[in-house]
Amino acid sequence: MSSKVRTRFAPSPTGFMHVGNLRTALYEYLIAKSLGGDFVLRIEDTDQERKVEGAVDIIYNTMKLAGLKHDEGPDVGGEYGPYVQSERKNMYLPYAEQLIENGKAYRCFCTKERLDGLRANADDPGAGYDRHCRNLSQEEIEQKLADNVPFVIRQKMPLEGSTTFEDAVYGTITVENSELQDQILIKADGFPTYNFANVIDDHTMNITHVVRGSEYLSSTPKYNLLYESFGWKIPTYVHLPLIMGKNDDGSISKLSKRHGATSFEDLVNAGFLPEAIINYIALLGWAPKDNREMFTLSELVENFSIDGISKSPAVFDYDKLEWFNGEYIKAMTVEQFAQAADPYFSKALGDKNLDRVKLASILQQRTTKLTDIPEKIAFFAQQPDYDKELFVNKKSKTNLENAPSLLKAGTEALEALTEWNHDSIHDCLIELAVKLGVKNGTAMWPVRIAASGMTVTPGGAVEILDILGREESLARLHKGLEKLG
RNA sequence: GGCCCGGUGGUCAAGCGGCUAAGACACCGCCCUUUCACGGCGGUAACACGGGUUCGAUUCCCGUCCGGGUCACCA
Repeated sequence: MSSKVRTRFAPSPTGFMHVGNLRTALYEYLIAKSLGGDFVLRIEDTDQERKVEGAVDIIYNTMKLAGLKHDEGPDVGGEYGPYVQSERKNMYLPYAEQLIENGKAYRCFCTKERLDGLRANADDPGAGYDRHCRNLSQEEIEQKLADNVPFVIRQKMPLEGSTTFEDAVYGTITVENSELQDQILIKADGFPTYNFANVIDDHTMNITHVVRGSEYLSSTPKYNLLYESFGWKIPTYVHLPLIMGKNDDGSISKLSKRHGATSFEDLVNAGFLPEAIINYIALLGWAPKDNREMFTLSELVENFSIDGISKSPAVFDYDKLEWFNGEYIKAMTVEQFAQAADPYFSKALGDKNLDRVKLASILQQRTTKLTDIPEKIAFFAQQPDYDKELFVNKKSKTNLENAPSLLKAGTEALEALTEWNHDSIHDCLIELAVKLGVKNGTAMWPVRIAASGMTVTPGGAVEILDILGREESLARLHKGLEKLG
């Protein structure tokens, strides 16, 4: 019972879900599930000044869309609740006070101004708090308390020695204790800092694997000192390499807004499918034993293992994400694709009534992002004004001399059709090519150009004519004839 | 700046003392083809550098360089 693996995703409600966070959540989920454990969602809202309205809903929504179902959390409950830190507020102070009694922490009455001044006057950019209140006499402390001087509670770091810990991906890491700041545990407003709340919550929620970004690597000793002060078992640490973005000048830095869409929502709005996003980010920093790349979430659970996690930072590659997206789109049934694409069809077509399943069938194989759809099919709704030079195509052996007669023959043949469907149109144009003694492409090119007004179209002449319908098609062909004189 | 971590093609990434150093994306070429795509085939391209250790280093150790992270009453 007590050996059951438990991981937790502990986001702050900031209003959006950065892909780095999402990947952390994914790995936490995968570690828990691949080991038969539980995945917990905890909301870290200890910063009262940064609260964002509706931010928690975005978290729920993202997790749901991504398929990361948590076993415990604010919305589903669980035996370790509450799962929102602000609701746990009064749990933390007693622990901090216990630390004070044990000489592992102390009250600090320094003002924000004094601290700022300290930083401003130091020539060492890494200079921290000067531990001014660390050795206050009992009288001084009581006097200030009596005077109601606001205070924070700081952790009393050892001045000598070093702290070593084991990370499941980075191995053994040692940090000199002298590098450690007397970090704040409880803020003046009574709320715990992230670092303190984390330790208390992870322990009281029985979290066995602490999974987080590698930016926490160097502060982990502080956490461990806290665990040791309480006599608690230190969890297994799994630090993840950061996700980077490529800057315009070629340099890289932590993935952020300027690199493009970086939140899950942005990505979805940019036309990426949740499954593709998950699949891609799973592989950003982790590799399976074999060469496999396509994984559903449950397949990831089956194949995931911590030793496949890499140590070096990975650059987020939109091209590769797009490739994954295209693969997922191609793997859909036409009906599924038609449904996913429907909003984009509407955007391009308005109230123009065309067979959307047929549209979907010509689009599916050539779509990598749903958002690319509208511009590809806009010509169905309204034919663009095109130049007659489009009728010239070397490969199809068409030019301004033969195009008029070719198009005329095609138009007449199509007009004679009694049935208007894919097969009849197809047979009609193929027969025409045979009759004229030209390549299929030569007969088709002028027809497709006249029907679409574009050199590049999804689908060929036959599909376009079929979808456009007899009346509209013939009208467009005649217009093409006029254009050619 | 101190400390921590990292360094295999443009990107992701196998490799864990002996290999012609995988694979994928991107890129280029060819084929297929009624355009574009899809698909198929092929190609260009990498162990940051310098010392060790070893019969032998991409792999182990040290240094250099480069990159990233971290030093908040933010998480």
